[in-house]
Amino acid sequence: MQLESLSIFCDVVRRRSFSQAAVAHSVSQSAASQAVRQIESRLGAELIDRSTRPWRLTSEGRLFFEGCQEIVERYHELEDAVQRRQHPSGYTVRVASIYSVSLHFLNGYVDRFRDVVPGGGVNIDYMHPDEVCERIRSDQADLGLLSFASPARGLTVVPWQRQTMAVACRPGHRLAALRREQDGLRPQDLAGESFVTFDRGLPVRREIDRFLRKHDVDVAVAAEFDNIENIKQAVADGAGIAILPVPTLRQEAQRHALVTVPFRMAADGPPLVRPLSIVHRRKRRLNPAVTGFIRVLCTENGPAREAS
Amino acid sequence: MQLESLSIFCDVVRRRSFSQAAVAHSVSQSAASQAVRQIESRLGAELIDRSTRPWRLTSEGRLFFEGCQEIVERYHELEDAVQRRQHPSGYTVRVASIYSVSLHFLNGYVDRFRDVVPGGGVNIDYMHPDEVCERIRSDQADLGLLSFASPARGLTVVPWQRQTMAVACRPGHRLAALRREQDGLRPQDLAGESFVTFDRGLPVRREIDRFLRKHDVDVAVAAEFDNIENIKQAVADGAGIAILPVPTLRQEAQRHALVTVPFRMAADGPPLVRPLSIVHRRKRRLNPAVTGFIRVLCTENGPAREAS
DNA sequence: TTCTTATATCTTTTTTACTTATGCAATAAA
DNA sequence: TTTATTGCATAAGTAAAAAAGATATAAGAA
Repeated sequence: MQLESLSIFCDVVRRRSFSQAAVAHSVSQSAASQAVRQIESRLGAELIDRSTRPWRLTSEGRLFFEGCQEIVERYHELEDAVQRRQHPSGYTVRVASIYSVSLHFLNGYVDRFRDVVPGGGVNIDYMHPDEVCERIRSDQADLGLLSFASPARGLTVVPWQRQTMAVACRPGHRLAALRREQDGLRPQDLAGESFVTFDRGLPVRREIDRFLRKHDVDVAVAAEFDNIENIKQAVADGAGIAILPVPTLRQEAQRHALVTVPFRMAADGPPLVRPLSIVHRRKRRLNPAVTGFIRVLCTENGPAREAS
Repeated sequence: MQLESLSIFCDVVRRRSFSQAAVAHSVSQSAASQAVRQIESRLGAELIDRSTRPWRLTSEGRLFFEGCQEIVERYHELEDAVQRRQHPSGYTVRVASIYSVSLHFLNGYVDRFRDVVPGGGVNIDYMHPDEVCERIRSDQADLGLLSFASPARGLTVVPWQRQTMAVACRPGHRLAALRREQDGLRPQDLAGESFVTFDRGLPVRREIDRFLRKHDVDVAVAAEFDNIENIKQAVADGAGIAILPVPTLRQEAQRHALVTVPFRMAADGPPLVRPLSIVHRRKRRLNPAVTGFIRVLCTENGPAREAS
């Protein structure tokens, strides 16, 4: 019998819903249904009477639920106890991040984490996206921060933030004026502009190209880089304009090195966003400190957090 | 995390042996080794230090073992509690058996079972081997009694008895005289005899044929049947001799309808035996009464029990 | 040394679990 | 009534995991 199935059953009972429990365990509704069915078949007893709407626990179901809850809880406590024995003096969460998630952006989270998890520490290393995955896989890092993460073998992907993207240009640029207009600029305004963008092959590049194509906009690609810093530098040097995630432009916008011009929030298709995700090893007990850090990261009122 | 894996881990610790724990859980040694490794990998902690001989529990291992034991035990109690709630007034074990496991043979077990499990009952139905499997699969029976059971999809096979086989012939037959000789008869003594045997395709027939071939003995097959009763009748009617499990000849031997002539217990190869097995549905919680009956069946001093 | 016992590891096969798509029944709305 | 909608079940296909079987290795016994 799978402990995860027992946990799902408990959640189904608590929430009075298969679908909600499925979401909570990040599996499909079908999987939740099958998990409970499997328990019932193994037990040879009906736990949930589905013949009535809404369904009800049978008396066996109630009995089993009570016991299950405690067993699942005890097991998690046991795992935590083993973790604590391994790292008696607290634990430093090893985070591997892509370059463009700025340290400043994370500092607020780190501070809050230190408040929440006593004895916890965070160590952040910046590197290439591929290396982030590699570090997670090889257990050299506990957590990875990635953009456009695709569900990869052995990795769990937790959606984290959706950074809206905007046009970046030099202060003197003709598009800079559009910043004042309350509606922001339309994709069509970019037509024919000299454009600095990401390397072909990067997911973010594909996303930008798809966006431009959808709005029938042609730009003149002047330069391609594999990281945001180089693109910003090129734009500041007058090589053209770029489309970049807003939070990554904060510093340059503050010292007026670059101007951020948002797109108009219109009904003409979804806005351009860069999804950031937290990834960690799958099927693996996470250190309590690590889960703590994830919880802090996913808490709503983080710094510069944008609603999805 | 699989509860069965936790249980295996506990058993490994208790028995201080992967192999023995594997046998106890009727899985391969490899599976036991992998189960423990899997726990360790999910936990991210080494539970067993294998660098020393004999291996030792790590301190995390000891902690985890203590907790695991209790969790596994609690879960089993919980399952039992659900079972008891379903069948508050005891339970009748439904046994599906092949014809040749005589009722007389089972009665002793049934009586002992009633002593051991209060409120327990046993219901035995006799049928064709294929139907035994079918009844188990379709949950019309809790236990099946089979000979030459092969590991089949969805069924667990528990070895039960090994019935030695002997030659059966009419009292006047020339081989009947050999019964007096203390050594019993040799396979070669059967050469050229008129032989009544099982249908081709039955495992027991293949076993007998292999035995005769190994000893270079040719017999003249006079008749073939798909069940023991017909064979005994044919032998009694003078159709020839047969090789049958000794316990199935008890009645006929008592009233001198047939004579049982054992093979000599020699070093020329293993004796001919008919393995009887208990089968039940796999991956399924067995009713406490059912496990009780299995325990009784497998208790050493059963009636007419032969050592393996 | 050579056996035997005990565990690990590699490979192949079997089993399992999950997802997507669809179906179906009960409620809610038109 | 008919028509949506919601909530769960079921089927089929697929990907991942587990198990067995075979082989390797290591330690202790004969």
